[in-house]
Amino acid sequence: MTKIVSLAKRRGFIYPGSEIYGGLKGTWDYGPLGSELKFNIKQEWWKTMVKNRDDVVGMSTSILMNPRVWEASGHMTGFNDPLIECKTCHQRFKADQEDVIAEHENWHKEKKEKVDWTKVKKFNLLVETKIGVVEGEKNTVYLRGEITQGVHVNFKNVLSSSRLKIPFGIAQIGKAFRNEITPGNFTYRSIEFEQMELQYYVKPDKKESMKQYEFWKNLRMDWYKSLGINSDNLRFREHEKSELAHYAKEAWDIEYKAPFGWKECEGIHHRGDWDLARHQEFSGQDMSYFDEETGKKYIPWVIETSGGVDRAALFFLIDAYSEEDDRIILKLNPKLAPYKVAVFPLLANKPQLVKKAREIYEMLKSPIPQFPNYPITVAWDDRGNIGKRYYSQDEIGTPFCITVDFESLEKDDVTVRDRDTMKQVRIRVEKLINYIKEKIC
RNA sequence: GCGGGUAUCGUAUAGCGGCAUUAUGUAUCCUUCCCAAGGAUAAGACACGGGUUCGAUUCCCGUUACCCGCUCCA
Repeated sequence: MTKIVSLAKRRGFIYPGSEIYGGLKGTWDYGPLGSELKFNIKQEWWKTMVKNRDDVVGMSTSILMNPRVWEASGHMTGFNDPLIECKTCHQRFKADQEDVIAEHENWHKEKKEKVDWTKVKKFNLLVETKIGVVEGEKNTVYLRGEITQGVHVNFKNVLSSSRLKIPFGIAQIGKAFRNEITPGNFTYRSIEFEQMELQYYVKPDKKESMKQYEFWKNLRMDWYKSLGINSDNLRFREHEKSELAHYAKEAWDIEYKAPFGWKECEGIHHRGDWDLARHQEFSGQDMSYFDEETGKKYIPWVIETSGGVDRAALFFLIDAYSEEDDRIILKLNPKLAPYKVAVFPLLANKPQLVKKAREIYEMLKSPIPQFPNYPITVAWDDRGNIGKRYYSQDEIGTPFCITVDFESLEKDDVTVRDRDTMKQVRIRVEKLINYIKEKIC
């Protein structure tokens, strides 16, 4: 883990937040390569979940929302009161309800168990801020603790501005904030983090909803595997009934085997009608769906897939990290790699090599419609010797290195060196774009 | 939230109550016909704030951040 943190900073993936001022707990900044990695992850997610589907649309909603949203969602109630917690059975009680607490103590004493309480704490994990310009007249609002609610409150807007019919989904990627009690494990748990979520609305029917639930659960697992995470390092874990969140009927986590243990990277939740029903109750607005087939109105149920972008980035990095002899290699899937290719002249002091290499660099960097996400990211390097440059690109996960040598000048070709096998093939320049395209798509 | 630990160039490290090591990386140049070759030059650090002291990167206190346990985690 230390090696990952050190590499992340040395090569420009992830830096500590506000470092020159001594940092800020639980915040991290993504550097040139880290921001590319994150962007690629989000792009792959969006492709899989939105662009490739007819039944899912995207949204981008506000971080700041009317505070009543959080009352409806259940994030406020129960968490603003001073609470104490029983260390033996982890139940929480309102600190001012002395009779209930005494009763609980007796219950343990009868079982001859020890009774111990935590200090009185306020458990509000929402991050507070204030809006308004006049001091003393500012309103407290909360940075969203989950991005889900932005979608649910717009359920009717999406219905009336699109032609979607149930079942359909709304996807969103965005920042969320939580006053975590214990941030830690590098970027794994942060105060500020990015989520990528799908809310999939289905008929309020047990059989139908469970069918959808299984579908999305498996699709999400496949997504991580298809982008190169080793299957041995992934597993499903079902939540115990006692740990189910207030909104959930059923919940499974996709977990990754990190150096610090099996950790959640994505949750798939059956939210039932919790969100829409609560928003209907709290807002007084009709949140139901009119089903034209049956002529009936109902509040749909929701299947949610909720993943962390930062967690995905961290786990992709950890899983890709490998050492072979003196080489450090990030075996990132080419779709996620910050740079897709690097271009070198074999020798930096031979102008004709540099010139040709530069031409190929410019060619690959220019907008080429054959590339799926054009223009692609291309690195240039003419420092030191060729071996150093290969090693340097291995360390940041660049899948292909293109070298222009003296033969290239005569035959109009280049060598393409594969990151994982270190093998080289000679490719004619006219065929280079198609060759690269096949490898990185 | 509790306990323990750590903090020196970008990274990894040495060290001392009195000019702060080494390697690597970076920049510029020379050299080099494919896997961290070699040479030259340059820039670059004692986390922050107090205290003790003639003098503190070093000793003490506090803060901050990170790491390891426990705890917590919608």
